[in-house]
Amino acid sequence: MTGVQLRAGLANADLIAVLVAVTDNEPRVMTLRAGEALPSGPFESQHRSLQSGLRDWIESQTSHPVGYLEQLYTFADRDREAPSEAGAARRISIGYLGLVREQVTPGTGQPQWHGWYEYFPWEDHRDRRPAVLDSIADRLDSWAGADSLRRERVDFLFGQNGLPWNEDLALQRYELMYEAGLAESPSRPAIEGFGRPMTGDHRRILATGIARLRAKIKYHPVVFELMPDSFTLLHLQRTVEALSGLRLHKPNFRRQIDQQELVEETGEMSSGTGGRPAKLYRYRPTVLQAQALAGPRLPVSRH
Amino acid sequence: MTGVQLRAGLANADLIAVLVAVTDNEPRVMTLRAGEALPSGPFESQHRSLQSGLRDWIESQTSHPVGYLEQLYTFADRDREAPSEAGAARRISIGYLGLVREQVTPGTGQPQWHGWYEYFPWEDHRDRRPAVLDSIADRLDSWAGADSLRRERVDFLFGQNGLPWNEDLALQRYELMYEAGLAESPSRPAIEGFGRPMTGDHRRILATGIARLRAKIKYHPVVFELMPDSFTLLHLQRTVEALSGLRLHKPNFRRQIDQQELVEETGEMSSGTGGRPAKLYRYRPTVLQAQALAGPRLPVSRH
DNA sequence: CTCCTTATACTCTGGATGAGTACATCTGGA
DNA sequence: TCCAGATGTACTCATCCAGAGTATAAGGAG
Repeated sequence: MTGVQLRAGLANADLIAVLVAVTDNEPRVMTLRAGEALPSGPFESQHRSLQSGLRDWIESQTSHPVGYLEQLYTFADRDREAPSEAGAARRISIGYLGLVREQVTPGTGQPQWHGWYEYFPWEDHRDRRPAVLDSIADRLDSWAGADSLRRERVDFLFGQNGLPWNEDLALQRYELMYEAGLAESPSRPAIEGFGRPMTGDHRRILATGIARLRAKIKYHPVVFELMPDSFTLLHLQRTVEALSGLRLHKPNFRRQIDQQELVEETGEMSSGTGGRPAKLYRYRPTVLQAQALAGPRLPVSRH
Repeated sequence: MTGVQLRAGLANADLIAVLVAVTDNEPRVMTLRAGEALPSGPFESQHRSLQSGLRDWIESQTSHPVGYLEQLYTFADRDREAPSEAGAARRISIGYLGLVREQVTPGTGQPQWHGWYEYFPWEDHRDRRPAVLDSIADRLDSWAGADSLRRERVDFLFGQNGLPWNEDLALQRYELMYEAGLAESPSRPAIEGFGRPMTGDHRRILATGIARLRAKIKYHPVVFELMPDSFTLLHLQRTVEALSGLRLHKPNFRRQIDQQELVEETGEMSSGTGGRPAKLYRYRPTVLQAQALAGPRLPVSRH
């Protein structure tokens, strides 16, 4: 790094966005090329920060303001694309995760929204344990063979052998599947039934976004960036469930929302889709809440 | 992003590392140029991934294996450096956080280790609330003026007005200070007493690393990457305290470590620096532990 | 009017956490 | 020799919160 060990290189960099919205209780991601690619492109050089440039661009595309935008990861591995001629520059992509408010599913506009469970069908545990998990487990089983380390990893990541399912491990699950040859790669075609493939490493980038968002909603009130101005508590719950791929315990969910004082009643009632009309709520943002909600997990000595 | 809205640009990219070790209960970071800069340099283009290239480089520099290495953030804002001539390429730096085992403080070798609280003296709350906080609070107070939003932010970030101190907010604190003109910038000199300055935005990058590490040790057993092979529980506690800048409650700290079954006795005892000799422990890594230790905070409905 | 669905308010229980106390075992100096 | 000081280690106790379950209210459809 002192200029001796590392050789200088000029890198080609671009931005790549995982844009998420939740419509009809389904988490969706913005795609191009018939769902094959995430939106991406080279730098916008006018803006001061990448973030603000990206924000502008998204707003022009979706006609909704971006509620939340965060940097995900910078992808720069050598084997991201199909092998190119020697001497080609390493391709760098700076990935961003963005949240936009609920959208009416557009007709045939260029940017299309696809349900993210099309790409990761094994991640949706809302109704039941997905059936795909059995065939995945089969394949991973033979991949692991007698290697106990591999078996342990599989059991842990996919909730086998009595271990619990952990929704946050979406990225690590995908990476394991990739390693085991169950996902498309420059040298491998996609396998039927194991989720819709994408170009290059876009599916990995999407998995990164999903995992990040699933982890995030536990500490930060970012879900509200996906909600309309007013909503019922069940609607909010369904949105969280959509993202996490899990079912939640209704009374406890309400209690939590209540305790955290994140929302307030608008005074109006929902027109009611089935049963008793529900109160409508709105988000009550605070400077404090915007940042930290996680309880301290260190045994801190107060005083 | 479709090539229309965004203009192509060729970016100059390099790596920048926040390398942390804890020696003598003091968290230290590797620096160059007499503590003025973090180690950084252009890409190593031989390796498959950035990570592995960086890992090799660090090991050659510190002669210790890197226990843990994670991507921090990609810094690409326009005003990172002193204003350069128009048309200059935007500078991209991919920041990494790395942990290396305890080091004997080297003599006058090129890479020097500096205690990170030299740069952020207000972050060390182990002995007492640092005195600098008062002068910082003064300055921020006049910066906030009558703006209640600003006041709220200051109170929240710096634990004023009865609000608790939150050690995880190190980055946000620095950013607020920067915004308020209390930290060096291309157009501003450093202020005496408010921490040792660094080149460019290196101090911000260091703050990013500190914040990330402080958050991380709560969920992941990464502290052990900073420990020698065998250690006493108090030594472990002191290390966590050094990183978090807080004092912990001894009995509860031990209980936690115990319950999580992260360590096992070596059978040996410490030679004892003061009182009764302590049992020595070693880290007991497991595939499972390596990843998730956080309790689920969503009200998940089991079954 | 009855059933079904959704909304909303409780209760109960166990475990984790914050906090404090008691006692053991070493070193070093009066 | 014995005490003071420091550290190590094992408890107890109270509180809070999260998981789980139950009960009741209020709408619509037939």
